Amino acid sequence: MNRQEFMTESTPANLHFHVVSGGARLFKSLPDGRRQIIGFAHKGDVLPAYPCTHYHYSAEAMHTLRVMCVPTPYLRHLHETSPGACAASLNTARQLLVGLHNRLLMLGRQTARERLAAFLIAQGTRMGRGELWPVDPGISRADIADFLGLTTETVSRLLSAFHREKLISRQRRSIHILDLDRLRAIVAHSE
Amino acid sequence: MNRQEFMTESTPANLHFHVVSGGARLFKSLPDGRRQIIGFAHKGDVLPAYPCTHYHYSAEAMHTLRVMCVPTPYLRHLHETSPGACAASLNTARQLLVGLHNRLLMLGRQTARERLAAFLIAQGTRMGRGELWPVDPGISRADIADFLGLTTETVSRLLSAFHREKLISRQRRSIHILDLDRLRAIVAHSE
DNA sequence: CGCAGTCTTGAAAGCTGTCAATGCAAGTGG
DNA sequence: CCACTTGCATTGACAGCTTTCAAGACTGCG
Repeated sequence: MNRQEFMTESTPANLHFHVVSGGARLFKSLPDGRRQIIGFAHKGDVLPAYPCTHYHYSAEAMHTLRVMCVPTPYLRHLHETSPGACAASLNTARQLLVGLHNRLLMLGRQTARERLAAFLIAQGTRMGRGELWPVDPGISRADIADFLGLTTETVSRLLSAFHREKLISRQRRSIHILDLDRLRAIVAHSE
Repeated sequence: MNRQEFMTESTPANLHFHVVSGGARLFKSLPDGRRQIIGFAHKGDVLPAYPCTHYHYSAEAMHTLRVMCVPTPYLRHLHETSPGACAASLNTARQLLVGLHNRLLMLGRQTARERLAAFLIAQGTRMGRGELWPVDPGISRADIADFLGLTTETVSRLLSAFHREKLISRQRRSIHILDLDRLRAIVAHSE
């Protein structure tokens, strides 16, 4: 079920999806094929919702993926009757807003080098205190590029540069952070 | 009160703001001064909210501005007790999400020409059926640039190009759309 | 082993940014 | 009323970052 698109832009939004296991890419595309990845969804995530009758982005499975479908009317009913459920949804929506604001700054004002460093940090430190995780090998260069608004070539070149500078190590497709502090410095004041 | 910053990034978020009249710029900045405008807030808007204890962006008055301040705890209480109020907030949050998704695509994948055309269309057709409005003269070239992730020089050059191509007219600082269809074509498939 | 897809690397082109000068309009003070 | 200042906007020349185009290299797999 790799690469299977289960949710398409400008299609009637009858269902909400909860990710039960696996991962999904959320993206928007331009008519000529240029693609921007909005975000990734992992186990436990609810795909960010849409106020209107149509989806506003597409989603496809990354490798394996199991989702739970919730009819939109049911969710709406739940929100209108249970303040707790609605408040919870509002909270996740707000967290998404904060993340998107940061990405706006990143895409609009940071260099390729800064963006990639920020991405590696985000991937490497996700849901861990000081733990350093490798970047999910299911995420291809093309995914990174489409997430950061770059080309795969630029991503590849920068990864090679980071490797030369001993900031990261690469084995197979997975990337490990070697020097978190220096990566942080790159993001902060464009080393 | 022009340019007065009434809300600052990483400051304790004790108050929510409703815009009563006038306009505000919402933005984030990098330590070296690079700035990205998140959006503009006009009469009736509520400044997009923050799930944590700190604001995640700054806001400043554009010309004149009157805001109504609502204590955060009060709003939280309201949301927890009134499903209607919470659902309304959730709905505006979702509309913001859709807008931000589109801007992600714009900043990550569209050219300067396409971004400016999209901006002019958005400004020129806001809250009107077929009505064409001039771009708010209170929005400077620097604002447009910081909104689109460009420089003022690029914005200026492109506006001149659009003017030469008879897509827009300029008088003082306000811009009028002359050929909406052709602008739309620029956005859609990169003319 | 060979194929297909992905990743890496190089050279060149292009778009946008940087630096710098000029123009333009409004406001200030003599 | 007229220099003079100040803040934007416009324009040009040039540099630089990223993309584009193209060729190999690597990996997984039948």
